Amino acid sequence: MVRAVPGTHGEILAAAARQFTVTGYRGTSLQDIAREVGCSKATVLYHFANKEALLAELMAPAIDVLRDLDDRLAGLTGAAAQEVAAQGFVDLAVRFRREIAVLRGEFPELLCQPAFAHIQQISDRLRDALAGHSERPGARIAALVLLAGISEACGEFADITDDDLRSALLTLVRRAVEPVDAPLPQPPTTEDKDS
Amino acid sequence: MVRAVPGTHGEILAAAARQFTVTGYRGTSLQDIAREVGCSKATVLYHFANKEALLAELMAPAIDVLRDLDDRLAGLTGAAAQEVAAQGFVDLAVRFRREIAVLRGEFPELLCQPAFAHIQQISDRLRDALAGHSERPGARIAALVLLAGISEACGEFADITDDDLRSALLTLVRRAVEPVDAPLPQPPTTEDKDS
DNA sequence: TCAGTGTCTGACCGATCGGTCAGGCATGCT
DNA sequence: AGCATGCCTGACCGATCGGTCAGACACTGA
Repeated sequence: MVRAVPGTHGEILAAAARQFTVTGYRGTSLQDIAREVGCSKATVLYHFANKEALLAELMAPAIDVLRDLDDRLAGLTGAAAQEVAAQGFVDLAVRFRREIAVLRGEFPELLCQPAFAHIQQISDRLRDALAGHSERPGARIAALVLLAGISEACGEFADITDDDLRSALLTLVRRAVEPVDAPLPQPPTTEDKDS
Repeated sequence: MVRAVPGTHGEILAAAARQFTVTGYRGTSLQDIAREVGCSKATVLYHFANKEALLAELMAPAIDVLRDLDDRLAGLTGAAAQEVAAQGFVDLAVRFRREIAVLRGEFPELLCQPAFAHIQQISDRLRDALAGHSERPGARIAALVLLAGISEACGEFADITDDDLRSALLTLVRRAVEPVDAPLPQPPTTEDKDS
């Protein structure tokens, strides 16, 4: 969420979040943001070094959580990795659905920016985990479709509560993911998903 | 330097398709396209009324198939609609994966253009059909995630054949879609694309 | 030979973009 | 009073965008 900071800095951030979710990052000009806040474009650039810095500050909380999920996935394999990836990503997507909607479709271009240097690798690892680290095309395809689809879609259900959306998405992922047929190399430390 | 080739129109179209898939519609300038073709920007605008017309001609075949699918869905309900929607959309997504990749993320903005006026309604009906015309949030969410995810992802599997991608996606959709509890009113009499 | 036609181009246009800069204004400290 | 600091602004910049236009060039049929 956009932190509710009083003052111009927070107002700019909030306005940018609103505009970005409607017209996208590229489709929103600094002029647009300034107009909504009621200040000049120069004021926006006084509070933020440039447009990219504005986006980076907006996305920082979501990126932190994504990095945390990546850490938790390290070393996990098979069904355990699948379950952690599913729960972690669904939770992240629901909590930060507005922030994710900002990136709608502009992910590839935005990933080139320095502030988002490692996101691509993290999301690749996330996709691999969701596929149970399987090389089967079906597993890879399902994982990518789910990640992309959830990212794309979760911003469109503003009328659904976080809890409802989370449980619906988690149900969907568990049903859609290709099960890992290979037995777990190590017993899962967390609770099994069907016991 | 200037090649009086009668195929310039097609060359421009092909170059535009390549550029759009790499950098998107908005991210590709007429200058970029002209440079790849080896002509001037004015030549591009001699063959196409404007940038939008270029995109429209590029997308026309895919849109025709989408419209055809929409016609076939008219009147169908429940599981029959689900199955036709699933097969039809997966087939469309695979066959036109390059064209769909062009729209990557720019769908909302592009839908505002006159050439794509009815696409939004068609895709809404497609989503409803895939949800089995159910009002349950879970069904609506699953349908949207699948449609968005397939659209987003199908362009990224250039190394997978059409047949393999199609069967993998169809398996995924059938597994992921919420089943309609109402019995089939009729066995699916799916007559495929008529020639 | 010449007018007509289709193809193509450089020069140019207004609009908009992200970003810079010098300076105005209020406030508060010394 | 004098000065520093933080916040804000209008004016401006170079770059790039989609699009226009008059005219150059090659080819054609009469």
